[in-house]
Formats: sequence, C-alpha cells, structure tokens
Amino acid sequence: MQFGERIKELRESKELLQRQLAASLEIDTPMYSKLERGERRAKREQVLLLADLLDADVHDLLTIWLADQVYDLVKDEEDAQKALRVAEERVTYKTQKKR
Amino acid sequence: MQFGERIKELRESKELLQRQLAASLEIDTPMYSKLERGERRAKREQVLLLADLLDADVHDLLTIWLADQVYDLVKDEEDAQKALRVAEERVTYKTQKKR
DNA sequence: TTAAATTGGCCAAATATTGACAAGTCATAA
DNA sequence: TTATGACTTGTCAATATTTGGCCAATTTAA
Repeated sequence: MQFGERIKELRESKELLQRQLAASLEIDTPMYSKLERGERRAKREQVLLLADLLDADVHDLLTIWLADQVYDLVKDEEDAQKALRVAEERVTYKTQKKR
Repeated sequence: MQFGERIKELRESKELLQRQLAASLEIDTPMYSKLERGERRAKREQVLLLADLLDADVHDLLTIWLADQVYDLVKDEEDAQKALRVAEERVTYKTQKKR
C-alpha cells in the first residue's frame, strides 16, 4: 500500500472530495490528485496535516510516506536489499546509542 | 562503514593520491576530497569507475553508496525502521515477481 | 620551514522540484 | 443532447537543490 492509495482510501471512507482536502492543504485540486496517484510527493508537513484531517495515525502515514521515498531511491538497483539492510543496521545502531 | 571511508581505505591501500583518482574521475581534487569525507555524494557512474580503479567489488561499493543515501533519507525520522522494513518488503515482492 | 596533500568556503551553472493553470476525460443528471 | 461536477493530464515558469570549479586555508611529511 502506497501513500497515495492510502490517503485516497481514507478520503473516500470519510466521503470527502479532493477539492476539500486540497483547500485544507492550500494546494489546487490537480496537485492533490497527483498526491493520491503518487505522481507528486507530499511534503512532510502535508502528511501531518492529512493525518489530522483524515483522523489517521500520523506514524502510519509517515511510515508509508517515507517507505515510498526509500523504495523510489532503491527500486532500480540490483543491490537494493543489501543496501536497505545496511541502512537498517545503521539506524538500529543510532537508536541504541545514548545521546 | 560509509562510502567515503571505504574508498579512502582502498585508495590508501593502493597508495594512490587523491589527485590521481580525481583526474581519473575528471573532477578536481577538492571535489574528490569531498567524496571521501561524505560532504558530496558520488554519482553512480563515478562509483562504477572507482570500483574499477580501486579493484573493488562493484556491488560492495554500490551497496554502501546506496545505503548512505537511504540512511540520509531516513535518519531524522522516528519511523525510519518501520519505513525501511516496508520498503524492504516491497523490494522483496518486486524481486519475486516474474517479469 | 617548505612542498605536497588535503580540506573548507563560496559562487555560478546545471538539474530537479514545485505549484499553478488550462484543457482534457469520465460519469451522471437534466 | 447538453450541462455539471469530480477528477486527471500536460505544460510552464518559479524556486530550490545539486554540482563542480576555483581559491584560500590548513594539515602533514620531510
């Protein structure tokens, strides 16, 4: 499930129109449409707003929003899986470290 | 181990100077120095060249080069780990699929 | 101290991203 | 059929980011 599909699903379940969400995000409807279709990427700030407007869990939305970007970055690489594991280890290490 | 550290290590083990590799990559020495320090990101094409020049395994270099980018993308996000796992699943799925 | 190697800072050129707009499709209603 | 509303598509200019070169500063080795 990608970010765009997810917000579309949420929007429809709340019976909202694209133009309503677009207005709340202060972008035009075509732009909002592109967010749902994954043609354009939402800004982080817009993700937060959308979570609020759609009564969705912010972390869930941020997670797939981020995952979209990560996937985009690695999708054409043969070494994608290895790279993701390396990155994951670094994140784990960083998290364990006390700061 | 990050990409920059790795190529520095390889370069030193072959007793090459930054300016020699810089010349091969057709960039200036300061720029090459930045690649080693991770201040600038190498282009994919430069990674391939470096693997060749340093007798290193292309996939190893590409892996850490990619991992650097992924890490950069997620490092400040609380949901980084979850996002990486989601992205990994997608890659796995994509790989399994016959095309 | 000198020379070579490396690093840091800054700027302009190239590239990519962004959002707005106009025009399009599609479905449904009158 | 025509009209209307929802959504999509394509294009453009403005903006932001990335890139590499240059110069100067710093570090290292002798």
